[in-house]
Amino acid sequence: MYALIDCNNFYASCERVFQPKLNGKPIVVLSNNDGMVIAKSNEAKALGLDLGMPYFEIRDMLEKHHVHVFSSNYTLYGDFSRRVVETLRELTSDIEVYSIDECFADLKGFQHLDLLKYGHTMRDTVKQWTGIPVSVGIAPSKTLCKVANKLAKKGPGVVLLDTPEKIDSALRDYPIEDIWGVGWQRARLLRLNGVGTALQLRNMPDHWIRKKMSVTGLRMVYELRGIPCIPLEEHPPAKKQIICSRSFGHFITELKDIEEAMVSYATRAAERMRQQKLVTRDILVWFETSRHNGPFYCGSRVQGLPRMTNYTPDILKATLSATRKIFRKGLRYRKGGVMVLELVPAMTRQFDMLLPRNEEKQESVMAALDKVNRKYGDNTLFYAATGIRREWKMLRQMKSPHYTTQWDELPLAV
DNA sequence: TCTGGGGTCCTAGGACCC
DNA sequence: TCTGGGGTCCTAGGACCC
Repeated sequence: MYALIDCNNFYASCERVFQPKLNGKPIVVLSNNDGMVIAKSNEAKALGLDLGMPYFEIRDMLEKHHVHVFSSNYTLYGDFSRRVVETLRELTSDIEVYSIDECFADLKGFQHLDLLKYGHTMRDTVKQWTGIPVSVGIAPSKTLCKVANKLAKKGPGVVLLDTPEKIDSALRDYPIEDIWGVGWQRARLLRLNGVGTALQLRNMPDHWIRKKMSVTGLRMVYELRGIPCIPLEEHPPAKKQIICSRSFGHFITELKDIEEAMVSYATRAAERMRQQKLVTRDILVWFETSRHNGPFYCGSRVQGLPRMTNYTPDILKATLSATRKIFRKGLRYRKGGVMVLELVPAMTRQFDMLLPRNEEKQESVMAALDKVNRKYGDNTLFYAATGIRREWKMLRQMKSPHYTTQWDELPLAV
């Protein structure tokens, strides 16, 4: 059995912890630059407020109903998130931190307990220690935990789905739109095929699901049947890409202003790369005009770096070069960002370089590669220097005249 | 030059999540 | 005037090789 512990109206709850007078009052939290609503309290929801509403459209209405408005404060939310996780770790050891306001827990060591009661213990302890209200859903798979949690939020606070009867009754009236893994496209597809509830979806034939919704859809349906297919990830895998992007808050028309913005994003991306001990060979730079008025332009470019690096000056040089290539004079830009891709561990080591047409050197490098390959087995990875971005298993045939090889120093898990 | 099958790698784009 | 900021995974199709 698994549990999903999800904070209620997380950002709004964080703001309320230090201002108890806001209990029972409507609250909204705004995005960066106060662009739009990204969180709301139940009272705000009752007023018809929803995520994604642009601030400028609802400002009068917020004032009229005395809604308390906050600009987002991610430092505060991150801090509360850590406290909630620490509290949960006191209660159970197998925890996956799924997002800033959600944790999954594996309850396999707790089968002898009254799980409903245990769920209430988690809920009460988190509330008492951190001030944040949470809901708990307990079920045989993560997807069913999501269902249980949603039901818990409607009142009981904790919902346990531990028998086929309880699961069936939970799924019977559960709209497909609310299932974890069903977005609006799949919802539309399912509705068009007469599938409206989670129970109907669960009973669809495998081949139909596989054909229409790919293996991810099939996994989801198995999970609804109580067969866990999405494992608990206690140790999050290394990031594959890092994005730093923002709305500018106003229109930018000059190249030098765009360059300034891109340089600051790239600097931050490089910092995060170093924190996570990763290096990159590629960065993607893009910026775009408004989608809401006039023709839409989005310029983007993948810029290769001469070597694997997380060194800020290298990154900035490439960023500026890409920026100049995609900049178009006369447009008004509203948003942009920098993404680093193809991240690999920084301990990946430069091995050697094959020189063009130097057969002797090639042979000696290949011999060394073979040696490494034998040492780490089939899972040893190496990276080609030019043109080819992907990792692949080391093969003797890779005798290209120009490349640099690198590999992960640690043996990889099979 | 044409025929064809099988395989790998890469890219773009779609779909989803919070 | 003003509309978030992160991420992941999967598939189809093209290029290329034997």
